[in-house]
Amino acid sequence: MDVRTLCLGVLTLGEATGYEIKQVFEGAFAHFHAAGFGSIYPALADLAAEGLVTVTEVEQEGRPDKKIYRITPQGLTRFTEALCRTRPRERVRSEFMIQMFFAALLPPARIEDALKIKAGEYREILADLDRREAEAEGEIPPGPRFTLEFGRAVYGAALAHVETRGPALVEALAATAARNDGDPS
Amino acid sequence: MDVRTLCLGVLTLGEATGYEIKQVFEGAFAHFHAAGFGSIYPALADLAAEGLVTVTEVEQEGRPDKKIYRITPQGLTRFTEALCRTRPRERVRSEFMIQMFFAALLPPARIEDALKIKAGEYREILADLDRREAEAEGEIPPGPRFTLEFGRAVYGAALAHVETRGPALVEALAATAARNDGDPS
DNA sequence: CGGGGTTATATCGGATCGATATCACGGGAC
DNA sequence: GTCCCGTGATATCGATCCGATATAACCCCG
Repeated sequence: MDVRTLCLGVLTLGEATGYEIKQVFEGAFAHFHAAGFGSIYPALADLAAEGLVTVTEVEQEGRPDKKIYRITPQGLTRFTEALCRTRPRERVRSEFMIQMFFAALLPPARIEDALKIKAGEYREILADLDRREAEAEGEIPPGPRFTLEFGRAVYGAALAHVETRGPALVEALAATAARNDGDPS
Repeated sequence: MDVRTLCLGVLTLGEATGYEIKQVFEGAFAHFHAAGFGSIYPALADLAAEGLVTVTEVEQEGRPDKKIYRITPQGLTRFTEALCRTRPRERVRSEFMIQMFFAALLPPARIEDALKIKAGEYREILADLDRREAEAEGEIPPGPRFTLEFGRAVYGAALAHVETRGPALVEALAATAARNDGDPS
C-alpha cells in the first residue's frame, strides 16, 4: 500500500495538516509503517488533484500557510476498497539483525554494546506503547487496540530474546576469538 | 545499509552468482532483509567496478553466462567497516497492521479471514525456521543462530497474539456492527 | 508433448527515503 | 537580555529501492 492511500486512511480519523499526518506516522503507526515528508506532501497534492481530499488554506502570520486536509466521500470509498483489496504483506528491514548475523566479523565488545543499546531501545518503545494506552484511558477502539497490543507482544518478545540470548552470543564470540588468538593454526 | 553492502556481506560467506545471492535474501535473510533482482544485479556491477568483488564468467550451453562473484580483501575491509559504522535501525512495513488498525471499516468476516490467513503464514515461517535449523544439525554459527532464534521468538509472539487476541477483535467489531444495525440512532 | 518450476541474466518506471532548505515563534540557558 | 534550540509548517531533490516484466532453455511430471 502506497503512502497516498495511507494518508487517506489517516484522514478517515479526522482533518489534519501534512505535519499532523506525519505525527501519526511517528506515533500510532510508528511500529508498523513510518513515512517521511518527502512522501506525504506529494501524496496529499495528488489526492487533492484527484478530488479524494479537500484543502483549506489557513493564513498564518509569519509562518507558511497551514493547509488543512479533509477526506471526501469518494476518498473514503477509495480507501475502504484499497484496504479490502490489499494483501497484507509484512516486510522487515533490520540493520541490527544484519550486525548480529555477521557478529563474528566485529569485536565481541562491539556486539555487547549493540545488544545493550538495542535492549534500551526496545524498553523505550514498550514504555511509549504503555504511555499511549494510559493517556487514552480505555477509549481505544478495537482495531488500534489490537495493533498496540501486537506491538507490545512482539517488542516484549524481542527484548526478552536480546536479554536472555544476548550474553550467550557474546560468550560464544569471545570464546572463538580467544581460540583464534591462542591457537593460530 | 544499502543492497550493495549487503551483497558484499553475503559474499563473505563464499562465492556466489546473483541468483544465489537472491536465494540467501529469500532464505537466511528473509525475516529481516529481503532484496530483489532489480537491486542485486546493479549492486554487483557497481561492486565489480569498484574492485570490491571479482567476476568469473562461466559459459553455459543455451543459458546465459553464469557470473560467479568473489569478495576481494578490499571488499572484506569495506564490509567490516560498514558493518561497524552502521547504526542498527529497524523498520517494519506491515499492511496487515494497517488492515487491523482500520478494521472497523471492513466487514468483521473479512477481518476474521485475514487473521486466520495471517496465523497460517506465521506458522509457515516458524516451520521454515525449524526446518532450516534441523537441516544444519547444530552447525549454525553463533551470529546466524541468534538471528534465527530471534525470528522464532518474534514470530512466535506474533502468532500467539493473533490467536489469543484475534477472536476478541472480531467479537468487538461484530458487536459494534450489530449495534449500528439494530439501533441506527 | 505441453505446462510449470528452476537456473540465470537484466532493465525500467514509479515509489520511497533521507537530507536539506526556509521561516518564525516561544522558552530556557547563560 | 539575547542566543540557540525545539516546535510548527511547508516543500524539493537526488539516490536508492521495489515490483513487474522480458528473455531463454533446461528438467520433470503427467
